[in-house]
Amino acid sequence: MTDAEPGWELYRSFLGVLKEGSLSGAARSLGLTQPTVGRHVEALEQALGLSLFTRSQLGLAPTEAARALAPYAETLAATAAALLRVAQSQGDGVRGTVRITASEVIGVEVLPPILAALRAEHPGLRIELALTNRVEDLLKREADIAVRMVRPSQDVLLARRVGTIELGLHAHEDYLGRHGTPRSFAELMSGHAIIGFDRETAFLRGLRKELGPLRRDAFALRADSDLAQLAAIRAGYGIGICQVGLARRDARLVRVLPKALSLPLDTWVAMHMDLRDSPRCRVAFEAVAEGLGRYIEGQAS
Amino acid sequence: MTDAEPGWELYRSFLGVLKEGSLSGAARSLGLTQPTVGRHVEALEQALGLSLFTRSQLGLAPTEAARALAPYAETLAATAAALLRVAQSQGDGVRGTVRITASEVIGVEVLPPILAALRAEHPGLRIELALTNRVEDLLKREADIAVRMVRPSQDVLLARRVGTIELGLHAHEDYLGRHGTPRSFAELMSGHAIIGFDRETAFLRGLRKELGPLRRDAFALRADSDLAQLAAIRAGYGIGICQVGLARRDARLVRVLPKALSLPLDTWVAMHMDLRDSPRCRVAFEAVAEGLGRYIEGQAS
DNA sequence: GAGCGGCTATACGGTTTCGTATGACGGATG
DNA sequence: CATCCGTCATACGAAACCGTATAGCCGCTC
Repeated sequence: MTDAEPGWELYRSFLGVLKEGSLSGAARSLGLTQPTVGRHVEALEQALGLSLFTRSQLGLAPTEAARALAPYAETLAATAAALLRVAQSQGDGVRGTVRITASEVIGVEVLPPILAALRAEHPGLRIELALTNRVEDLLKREADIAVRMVRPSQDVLLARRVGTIELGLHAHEDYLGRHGTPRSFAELMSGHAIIGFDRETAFLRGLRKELGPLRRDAFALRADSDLAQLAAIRAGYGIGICQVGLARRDARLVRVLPKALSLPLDTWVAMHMDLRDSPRCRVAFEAVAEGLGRYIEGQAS
Repeated sequence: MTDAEPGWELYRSFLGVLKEGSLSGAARSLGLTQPTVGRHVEALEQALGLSLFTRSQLGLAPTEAARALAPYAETLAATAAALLRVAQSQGDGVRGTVRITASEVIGVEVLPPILAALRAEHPGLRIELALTNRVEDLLKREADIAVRMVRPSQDVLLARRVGTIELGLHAHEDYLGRHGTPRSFAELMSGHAIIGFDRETAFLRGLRKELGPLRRDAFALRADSDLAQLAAIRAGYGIGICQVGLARRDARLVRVLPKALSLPLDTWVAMHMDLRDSPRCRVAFEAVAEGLGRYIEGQAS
């Protein structure tokens, strides 16, 4: 076990290997070469006195120790990226990059016009969209601004409630024309093509009671992607769950059994307190919050 | 503005210069040489497209941009240090380094026997004590365990209330023998040597009402160090504020005007949730919490 | 089973980076 | 005013680092 602190560069290679699963892959993504990355990992292992990967011809598998260190290395990467964003935004005016995280549906269906207007007003602004249902950690600086469906509990976060997004069952009128409109939950469950999820996520587990009999084996189309589910509804595949506000935009999409299934989701926009005085983040926060507010108002009408 | 992401190594040098105020000083603390650190700073400035320091013969002064980037660089350093602690603790049993932050008084007067017993039970354990009144950020991994006088509000923190530490006015019996024991606040304020703070900290501002007329210009000895104040009380310099439990240990220390001034401070031990499953942190957390609990019980008797 | 594409490991030459040595400059001290 | 100690800047040789090239191994495919 060498006492010398390993160079911080080594963590980049470590993280690359962790993500890619091979020295060669990491080298490609890092813009290095395979021998270099191999040397880095070797040096890191020696500096830490640990075995980080089990070598094999088809790649490197992380050891338990490597998995324990992974979150810290990820924090390093996220912090370095955040530092770069701050550096780019130095200077007068609203400029630099803002990294926004949101769900796929919000990011694809709702945010684009909001961000387009924002960008038009501030040409110096660049947006990074991280679309994932995984809650990226604002504390870890994985994003500057987050759109969330749960109330942010960290009090170092600046959070604003923008309203309630309602989820409901919808179908295309073509589908309903062919198969009829179910008038009860029982009708829905028998003889209708239900669009639902594939794997059960933590979010869905929380809604298990509300969803009732809408379990995995009842679905005629299973897709984890909310976007795919939405597209299936629009294509007339069957009946599925989507945001009421989105369905309203297409007159041919009809809400089904509104009283039987209604999932109101409180929606929040959050930002780290430290970014309060950052022009780029303040402006983006306001734009996103206001834009989402308008979207939600439109849904209610 | 070069687009290439700067090497993470550069941030170490950047941080070193920021802390030391000069290339030479940073080089000394980093185990490098002055030209190397200079090159690093230069490279970082070019990569970021920013001017980070204003050069002069007596050192480098950080620019506004550098100050904006500083907290991120500090997070990088704290995370790298935390990663090393985790790496060292890999393997079976309770081993590795635990970094504990506490106030100076707690760290000097209360923690040592607790930590000694802990260490005796777990020889593989090493302790890092960060004694500061500044609340080191557990979220930023600046420490593994924190002893605090305020309720931790972050819900990613595992916090346990260990009781209430009481602060009161105390003096050495020698002093009281010479100057008499004040029987009222008015007597205390006129003709007594009061030991107090020098600069007003955020903590003290919060206590302004409780402290009443105990303002800066009323003090016959001003010291920001709580340890120095305690030492002055013990030396018979005058009357000052210290923990009741500490004064109890020395029979010659007498509490003064207990009804006029009593500051009960809720005391907490906190740890990041992620460290819950870390043997070294679990053990240290329990030991510190239990040890502080015993100390507080003794104070109450 | 031969061939192909993926991976790791190793050897070698070039480039980058580092450290040493030195010069120049400014403030504090006598 | 001269001296000394601190700082940064620059030049040069050495050491460390990286990339290229190659060998070896495995799994998949035709």
